[in-house]
Amino acid sequence: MGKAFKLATFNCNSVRSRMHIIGPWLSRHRPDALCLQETKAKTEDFPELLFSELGYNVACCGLSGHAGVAIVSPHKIGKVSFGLVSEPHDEDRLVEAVVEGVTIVNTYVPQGREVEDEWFAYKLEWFKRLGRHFDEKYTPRKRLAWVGDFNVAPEQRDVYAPEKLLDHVDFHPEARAALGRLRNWGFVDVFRVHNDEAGQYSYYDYRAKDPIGKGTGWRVDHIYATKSLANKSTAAYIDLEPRRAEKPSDHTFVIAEFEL
DNA sequence: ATGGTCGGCAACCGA
Repeated sequence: MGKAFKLATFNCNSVRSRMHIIGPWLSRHRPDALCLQETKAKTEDFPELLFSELGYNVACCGLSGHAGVAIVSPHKIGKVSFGLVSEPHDEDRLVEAVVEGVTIVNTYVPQGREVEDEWFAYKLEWFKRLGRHFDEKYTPRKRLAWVGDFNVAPEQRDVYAPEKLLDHVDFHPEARAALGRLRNWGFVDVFRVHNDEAGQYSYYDYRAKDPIGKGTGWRVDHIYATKSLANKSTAAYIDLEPRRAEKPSDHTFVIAEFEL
């Protein structure tokens, strides 16, 4: 029997306005690492004290009121670094660190706006540059977790209407192919090791009415792991609590458990 | 079929 390791990810859409969800959730679930995206707080404005009161250390980067990423952990957060190795670094979209011997890369992949928009090209390029980032820093044999808001639903069963969403930047064939190339670098979708069903979503648009009831969701938040780490996973699941909470969030928690 | 809601930040833009 190894050492239990619980890893979670949450696009919080402003960490400061989501502490009513994050605080109690950390106390109840006590993950070994929680990766946050869209913290929407400059580094100096991150509510680090609220996390330290819960016994959590913080590694975060925010450059403005948009994007922003963080890793929080009750353990030592080692070898912290921000941004892609190539320019533009986008330090507020990638934080990586080592926690309990596991290397964690937490990304908030650019959403891309519209397929015709130059930002969609930027998104595809971002995946390519992330591939080079992995090439330069790691090997697929390493115990590595890549987690976060990838802004891509990989498969048909990961969106509510695959036929009609092909032109959406989060389900466009080119976006899925870009993610697929990275998966082929050496990652396993840990959620799919433990769950086969369609309709397991990590994101529901604020603007839709009764999206959970209607099932109009997307699975765009992911926990990927190299084989050596994925082999040690014992469970993976989505926790819808943030979407059901008072003052809800549009994304949910995605959690994976390991026995290291 | 279009528009729907949030958060940051103080007018809209981005998701």
